Amino acid sequence: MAVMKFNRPPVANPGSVMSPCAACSVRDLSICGVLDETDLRKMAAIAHNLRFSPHDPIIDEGESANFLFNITGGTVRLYKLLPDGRRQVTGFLTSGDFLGIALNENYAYSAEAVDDVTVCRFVRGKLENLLDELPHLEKRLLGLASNELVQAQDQMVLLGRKTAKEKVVSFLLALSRRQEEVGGVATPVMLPMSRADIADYLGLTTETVSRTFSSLKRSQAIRIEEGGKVALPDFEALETIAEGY
Amino acid sequence: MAVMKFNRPPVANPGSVMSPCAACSVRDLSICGVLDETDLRKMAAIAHNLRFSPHDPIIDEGESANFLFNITGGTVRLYKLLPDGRRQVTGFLTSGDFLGIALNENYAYSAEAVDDVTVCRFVRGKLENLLDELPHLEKRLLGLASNELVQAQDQMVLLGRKTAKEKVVSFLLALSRRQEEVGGVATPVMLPMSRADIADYLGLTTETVSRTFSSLKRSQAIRIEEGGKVALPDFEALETIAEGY
DNA sequence: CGGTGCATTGATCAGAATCAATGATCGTGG
DNA sequence: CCACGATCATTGATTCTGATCAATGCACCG
Repeated sequence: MAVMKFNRPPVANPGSVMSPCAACSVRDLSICGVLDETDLRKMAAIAHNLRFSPHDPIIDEGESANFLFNITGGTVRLYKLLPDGRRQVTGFLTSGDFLGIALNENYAYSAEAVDDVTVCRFVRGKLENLLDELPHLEKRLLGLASNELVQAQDQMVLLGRKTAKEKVVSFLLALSRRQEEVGGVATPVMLPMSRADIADYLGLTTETVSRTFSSLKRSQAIRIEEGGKVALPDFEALETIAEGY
Repeated sequence: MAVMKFNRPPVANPGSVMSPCAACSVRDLSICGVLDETDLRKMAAIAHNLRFSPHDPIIDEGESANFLFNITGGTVRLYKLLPDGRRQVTGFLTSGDFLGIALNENYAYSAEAVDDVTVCRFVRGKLENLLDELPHLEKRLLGLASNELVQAQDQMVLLGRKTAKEKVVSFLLALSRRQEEVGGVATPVMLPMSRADIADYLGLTTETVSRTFSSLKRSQAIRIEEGGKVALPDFEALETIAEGY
């Protein structure tokens, strides 16, 4: 699995001075994809590998934003809370995603491990210095930010204007696309997060998410497989539902 | 007003070779704020000033993203449509805002003039070339993107988890803050956009927005002044409503 | 003065939330 | 190894917020 590959030392070349990142399985997905061996070593020099267990906090909204992260394995949930406890999950990050673009002086949201998570952690100031040295990297970051903004727009459409059914189907399709992007299959889709996480991501309640899954099963738009994986038998049909034709 | 100042030639120094941007009243608000006179001239060389009338399209979702814009006056609405016509307004841009960070090859959303709008338009390729030359500018853009992402997160909380009342009050407070940022007063707040625009921004209907305004008036949380401006008599109280304590 | 577009208000409806119970899954310890 | 408890998911009954349908009001402009 990705995590193991990432942590594996470069055994094929034991005496070499290769950067540990050279063996990183998610490198091409991550911001590191644009770096050559020289730059990778600079990056590696300021990176620390960490693991988190399910439900561990990774960053806390409002705290001084001292660290940035590259997710190398597992799933992370980002969320914000209202004072009375209402929660909005603003996104899920997986292998290759970068955590920490959206920040000012302090973190704008909290992040927790959904399952077993591995990350590369960077001290903010050090990464910023490196950015000055590596314009490639800065461009890549800008591109990432741009992509995230596009995704954020889509999520606004979902939250503001879609029905429960459209929301759930859109979510499943997005997961499927992401799974393909990181080199996996389009179906079945893995759901490492709970119904409550999904609900808080889609602006629904757990009950409504559950009912919607059941209804989609009944109409055979989806099938539940062992391990809670969700099979998507007809992408065309699902796209139609998701966009509300 | 901002628009006039912006279009005014540098009369104080008629024979000078100053960049027209030097007289731009929104320069410090915009991405140009980080540029010195030399760089400003380079920027000016690739900029075109344009005006748009209410309801004019500025960009269309899906079209090739050939231009980027700096808003120098007026208000712009950004939105996405679902196939059946449901609309989500994803943001309003005003003086100093930059239009075009969130794009891939094509525009991710449409933009229209709400009232009379003036912009600086850049050909994308030319601006990108300039970015390579001016690392300041690229950093600034990254900072902007970062801010926009933070705002997008807030909007997700609003859309996914706030009540109609909380949404409307949050919106009024955000407008008030923005008005202050660009050098105006915190109250009263101007509302150049229609109830339908507000509704589509907040994930509500015009009727609900209207009713919510009425209810806020009745409880004296807001006051309507001539010209449709909205006075906010007690920020503390409104903040409390907006965050749902 | 009349018409057009936008805002407000009212009556009713519906989709999702809430309240409540039951069922499934999993880890733990007897 | 099974039983128990805990956590999470599902399903059902009911409520409620905001949507929809419908009418009226208001302001601006020709």
